[in-house]
Amino acid sequence: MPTITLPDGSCRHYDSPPTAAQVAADIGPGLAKAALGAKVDGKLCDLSTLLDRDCALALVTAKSRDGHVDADGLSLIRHSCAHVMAEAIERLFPGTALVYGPAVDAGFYYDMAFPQGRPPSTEDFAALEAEMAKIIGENRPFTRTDLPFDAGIEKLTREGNKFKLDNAQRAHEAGSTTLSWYATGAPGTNWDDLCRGPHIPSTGRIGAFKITLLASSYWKGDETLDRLTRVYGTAFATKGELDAYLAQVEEAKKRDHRLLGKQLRLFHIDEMVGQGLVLWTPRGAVVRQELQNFISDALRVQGYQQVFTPHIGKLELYRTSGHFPYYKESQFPPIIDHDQMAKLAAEGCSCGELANKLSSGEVDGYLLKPMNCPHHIRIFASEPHSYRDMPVRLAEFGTVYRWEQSGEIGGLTRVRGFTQDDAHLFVREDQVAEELVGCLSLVKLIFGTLGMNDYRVRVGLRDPASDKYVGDPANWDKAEEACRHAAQSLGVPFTQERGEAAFYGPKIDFVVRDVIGRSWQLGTVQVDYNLPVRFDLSYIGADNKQHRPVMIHRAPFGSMERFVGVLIEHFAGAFPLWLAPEQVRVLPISEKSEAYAQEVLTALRALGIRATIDSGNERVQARIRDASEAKIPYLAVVGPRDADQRAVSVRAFGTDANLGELPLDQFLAGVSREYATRGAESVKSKFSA
RNA sequence: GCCACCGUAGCUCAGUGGUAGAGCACACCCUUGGUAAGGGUGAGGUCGAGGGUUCAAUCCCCUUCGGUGGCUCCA
Repeated sequence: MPTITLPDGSCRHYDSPPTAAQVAADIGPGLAKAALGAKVDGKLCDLSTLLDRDCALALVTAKSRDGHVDADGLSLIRHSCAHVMAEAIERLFPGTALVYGPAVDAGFYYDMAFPQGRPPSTEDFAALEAEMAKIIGENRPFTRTDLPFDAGIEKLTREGNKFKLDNAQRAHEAGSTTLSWYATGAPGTNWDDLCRGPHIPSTGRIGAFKITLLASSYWKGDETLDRLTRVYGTAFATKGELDAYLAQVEEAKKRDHRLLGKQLRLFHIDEMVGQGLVLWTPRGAVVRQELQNFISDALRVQGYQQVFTPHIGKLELYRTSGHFPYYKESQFPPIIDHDQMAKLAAEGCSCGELANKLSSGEVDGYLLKPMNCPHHIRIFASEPHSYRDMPVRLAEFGTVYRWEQSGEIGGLTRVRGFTQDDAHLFVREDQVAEELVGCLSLVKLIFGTLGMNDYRVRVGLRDPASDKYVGDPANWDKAEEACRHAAQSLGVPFTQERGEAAFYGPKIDFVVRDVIGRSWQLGTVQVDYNLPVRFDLSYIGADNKQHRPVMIHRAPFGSMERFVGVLIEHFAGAFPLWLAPEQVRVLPISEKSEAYAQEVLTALRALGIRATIDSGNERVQARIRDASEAKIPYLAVVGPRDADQRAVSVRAFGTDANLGELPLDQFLAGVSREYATRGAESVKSKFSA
């Protein structure tokens, strides 16, 4: 006699166990029609699930009651669509071995192997989609069959798919005693797939879908195992939602920093210079410089000291820090001096021998620095420190080089040479908590000023199972606790992730997404009890004894390259005045106003405004269009009328028409003020008054 | 690093086994125009690089460099 409790708190009593679908039908025909699945005591399952005991039931539809897309409903549709796609592919590509096909954030994918023939190509998408449309048109029910484990294994062995067999074994190890299949249609007759489910009631409930891209993957994500073909697709409850999604993807592509970087001439990556090595062109350099000035101002307030260090250092430095042994393969190879090179050549030393000699320390060389900390540590160690001087905060826009895998490099977000807005704080143990908070406040200042609210905070902890971490576990525990505590004090939600720590200490990362949905770590704050030990750092305490400082590594932007890349996308290339490479463009109506326009230009430049003049041959409309495409914040249009009144006609980026005329003095003061306040006060406000 | 796709003018892209085209940008001329493209003329390419097949390769094949997407990695 199950009692079913619904989300509104009401209860329904049944004499015999109903299915979730029956309960839906009892509530109303509309719900029965709309239901895609059910949540029983919070667990997502099929609509056909028998409710044989008291439970809480929520019916899942494509749209939740507030009219928004329901994440569970969407995920059911997508996972089901993955099955439909797999069936279509198996039909058109016999011999396909299916592996794993889940729903993901933006849709779904199916991993598969093609041991006997060619895998599908993008040219097959249309045919596959047509096949899928057929299956959906037939509106076949998703039917679940459970087999005892042994019988299931027998079926899989017959089918000869080692991947599915492995999936089944792992399900068994995870505790399931049965294996389930979902057929699209009648079991035994129609196509089926080993699958845990759940699924939507029938294929016809997939409102709209599209195969989006072809990629590859590794079995179980392990590069030593089989290489699989991954077909991505997406699905929605309605065609309208699919179209809106596709339009949004197209729109997002226009914000891509690689595209905008080219269009707006912000940076250049030259194959002759090297993969992943960024050339900052004059316009991009302005953006970077403004950001550096911004953070430098904040650092002075917080008592940081600026230092400069070279781009290379001796290998021994990095042996001591641990960078060279632990991360050898992700650094540029060492540099050897002439004398050593000549000596090794005379000895007939092979490359393999050289690598060994470099590792062992028998031969020393130089390394392009992978991190700034060892240099800063040597600055700290270069003089004695009293507990009264602590904390010592050394800051540098330090450029580092890392050998990123070639397939990962792209744009500004993943590069081989980048500049961190780095600093290292040497603090007393009792100062750790307060200094961490200070570091986090810098990150908050940056994100706040730039209006970047869409970030997540991740506390990266060590993975106890891994051997890549150095140092005393007790210190790790202390450091991890300090990070958790600091993250809590930030007052925003954060996640704790094992295995995300740096090799020398735990960290707090700020992660944002780019326009194609990839996540990037920007700002980072890391606690480190280890490097002070490795470098035997000390300060003199009040007790006149030597004490070990704790280090905090922090880079609120992360890297200037990656940050600017993300920032370009954040603003869609339309930087606020203080960051804009070109802040004001003066636009004389005709040659008659040229003299006055020059006067305006001179006045702007005298105030330190990055202003230009466009006295080109084109008509005003064309030149306004050019300025608009260059995303210049303000356009000062001047004609005879303005000259007479010593005014300018102001047009702001993003507004459809001109704001109107403003006396030149007011415009100059307004632009100056907007620049100085980094946008807190704007020229536009002069018009609304 | 792995898999797939791509590489033609500064940019965006057509195109062909018989050594190339458009639009924008650029230069010059005409136009002096009040808020998102005025008109004309011209210049600009070893068709990413190297090798092979062929009477002939930008096109077909191989190698290599670079780009894009995904996987793996990311101190």
